[in-house]
Amino acid sequence: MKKNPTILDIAREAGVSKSTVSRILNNAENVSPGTRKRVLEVMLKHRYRPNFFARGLGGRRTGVVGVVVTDITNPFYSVLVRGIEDVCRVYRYNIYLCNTDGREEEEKIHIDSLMERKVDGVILASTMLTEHSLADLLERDVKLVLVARLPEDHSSFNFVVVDNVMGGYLAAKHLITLGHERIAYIAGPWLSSPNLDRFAGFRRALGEVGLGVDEKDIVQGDFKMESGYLAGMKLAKSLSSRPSAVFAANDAMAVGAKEAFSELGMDVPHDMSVVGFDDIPLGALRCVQLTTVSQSIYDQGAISGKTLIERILHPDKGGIQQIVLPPKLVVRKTCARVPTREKRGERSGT
Amino acid sequence: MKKNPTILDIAREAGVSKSTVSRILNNAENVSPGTRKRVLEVMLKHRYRPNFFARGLGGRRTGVVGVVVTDITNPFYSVLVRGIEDVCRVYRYNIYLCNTDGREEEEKIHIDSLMERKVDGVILASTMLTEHSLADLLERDVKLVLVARLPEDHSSFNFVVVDNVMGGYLAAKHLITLGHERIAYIAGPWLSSPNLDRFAGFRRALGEVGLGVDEKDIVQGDFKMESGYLAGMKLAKSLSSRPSAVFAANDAMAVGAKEAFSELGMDVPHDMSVVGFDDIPLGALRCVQLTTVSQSIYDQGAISGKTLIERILHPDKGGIQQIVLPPKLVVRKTCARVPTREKRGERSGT
DNA sequence: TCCATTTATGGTACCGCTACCATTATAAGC
DNA sequence: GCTTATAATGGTAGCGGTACCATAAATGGA
Repeated sequence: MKKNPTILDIAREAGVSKSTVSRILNNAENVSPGTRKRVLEVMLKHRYRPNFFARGLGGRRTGVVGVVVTDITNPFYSVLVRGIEDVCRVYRYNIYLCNTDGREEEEKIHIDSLMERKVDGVILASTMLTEHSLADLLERDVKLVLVARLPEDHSSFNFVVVDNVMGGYLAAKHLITLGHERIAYIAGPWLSSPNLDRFAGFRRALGEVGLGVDEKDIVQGDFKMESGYLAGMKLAKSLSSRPSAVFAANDAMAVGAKEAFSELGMDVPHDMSVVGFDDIPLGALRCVQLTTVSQSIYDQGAISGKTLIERILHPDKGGIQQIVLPPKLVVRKTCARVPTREKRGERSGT
Repeated sequence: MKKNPTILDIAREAGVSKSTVSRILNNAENVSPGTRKRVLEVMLKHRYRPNFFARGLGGRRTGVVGVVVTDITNPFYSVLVRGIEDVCRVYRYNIYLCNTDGREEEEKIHIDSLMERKVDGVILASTMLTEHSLADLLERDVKLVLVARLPEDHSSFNFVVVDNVMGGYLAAKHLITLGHERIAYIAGPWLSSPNLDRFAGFRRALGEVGLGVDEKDIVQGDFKMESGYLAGMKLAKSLSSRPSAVFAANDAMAVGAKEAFSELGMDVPHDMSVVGFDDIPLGALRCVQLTTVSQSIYDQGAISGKTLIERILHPDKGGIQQIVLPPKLVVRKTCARVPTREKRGERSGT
């Protein structure tokens, strides 16, 4: 028989009609066991696979979802995508991968392309879109799950995030417990909800013990390692008086900062404590040992994948799904008890 | 008009036939400029996008390629995929991403799924398949490009690889120049062509100066960091007499080994020199500074993507494309000149 | 036994697009 | 002016499935 048998070829060889074969493909009832067995055998014999496009043409599910991330090269997203892929596999779903580099324009182009390819749903990690653009998407009846970053008004979307406020709080609390009173913050872009929330939690913890954050101790970064390095340099070089600890809005920047400190001959943690956020694999490296706030990235991927596909498979079952995961403090070796007042005095005059 | 206009809707509104609209979609000639403009305007007005499935049903190109990697979480593959994705974007191609975890069975399942979805081509990174299974694929007229790892007989496939033999040679040469005479090798799986070739080059360089590799100095790993750590431990603990340098078949293992050495109080590079292979971002970290052999992973991705799509777009133009990229030694800070004979004598008795 | 109901199957009209052929309008050649 | 290319368009049959209706056979209750 020809290389790519069609449903008609199978039907003919099994001596039934296309309809019957179609029924078997879709495990409909009302097919006698004998017929089913016979047809199945013919299918197996010819390695028959129904044509994906012919199926999709009917306007039904395609078994494909789109995954839009900032940059797969970033370990945060690669772990996330891995989580998504793993659950997709069990549902026999495929994923289209798209990188945006954080550019809204790219994101829109990719989404258009995904729509054109009639994906059943889309997972948007760290979306740059406003709730307005997103709502637009929903109207074109694509299932949608947001991960890691939310638009301002996210009340009507499915999402999976960590409790960033809680995470920031945990980080600050840890440093406070170690006696730190002046803690710097290496920020991500202020448009980004994770940055905003982490800072809010951080500030709250400080506020609870009567501390505050001086504006001088907030250094702007962009979530990338290099910006953390630069921020670390800046912080370290304010020699007359500097903080004894720093909380970075993510691990990449925390590692960058730590490198800056080491390079300047400072000892982490004794001269400067560092806390990050994310718990990327790199932080666990024996030469890094970063104390950080873990947000189980893989789980977020897996959960968002599962949420999306369940929503696709059972569109009417259940309303909006909004999942907020608890963060967890992971204590490694970049934080130390603050030096006694005298010792600190010798060094920084604070 | 309805949410998803069809070619017929556009045709009607523009006062032409489906055929004419179809011609314009496929930029065929034989359409008068006036008509073309009018139809284009109607399309734009309704944000018309031709239905992907209806198009694919005709048995033509789908604009999708499959990318099969071992594990996207591994920085080698995420950089590779990024390279692929970037060129796909300019061709307006989408990619399906698949992870196999290096399991042949998974790889086959994924490939079947890709075939079913009628991808125009497939990029197989580090394939576990034999030339036999691969040839099978070619017969189903899928365009194929292999990256990073080749089956034994690869004469009939398109591929993009680095010159691994040359890379191994470069690494060894560097160590030899620094005076090392006993160099250990942390191996990847012996079924893997990169491992085999790197070892071959390594051995050749040693042979050229009359040196050899003792079997005791070859430690088995699996390309993952943990196995490198274990290997490093094993190497370091042969206290009576140990090599002065180690070449690891990839960076992940090199970093793992380095960590083991540091943990045991050895000083890298002065007690032990380490060279890796790949040049993953992690190696550039200030606290790692791994001397390694760079194989421009991103470029490999970009080149393999371009090769694949060009092959799809112009199937008859040109034969098999086999690209072997030159590796480059990247000297950072994990190698030192070998201690003088007396000093080494104190330590290891060699 | 007969009619109603259920169960198993066949027939066919789409889904939205492209390929190919048919048709017309226009230009060119003599 | 009439024939013959050439350009611009329309008409329609698939591509390989699914959905829905029709039919035939089997079952069952009165």
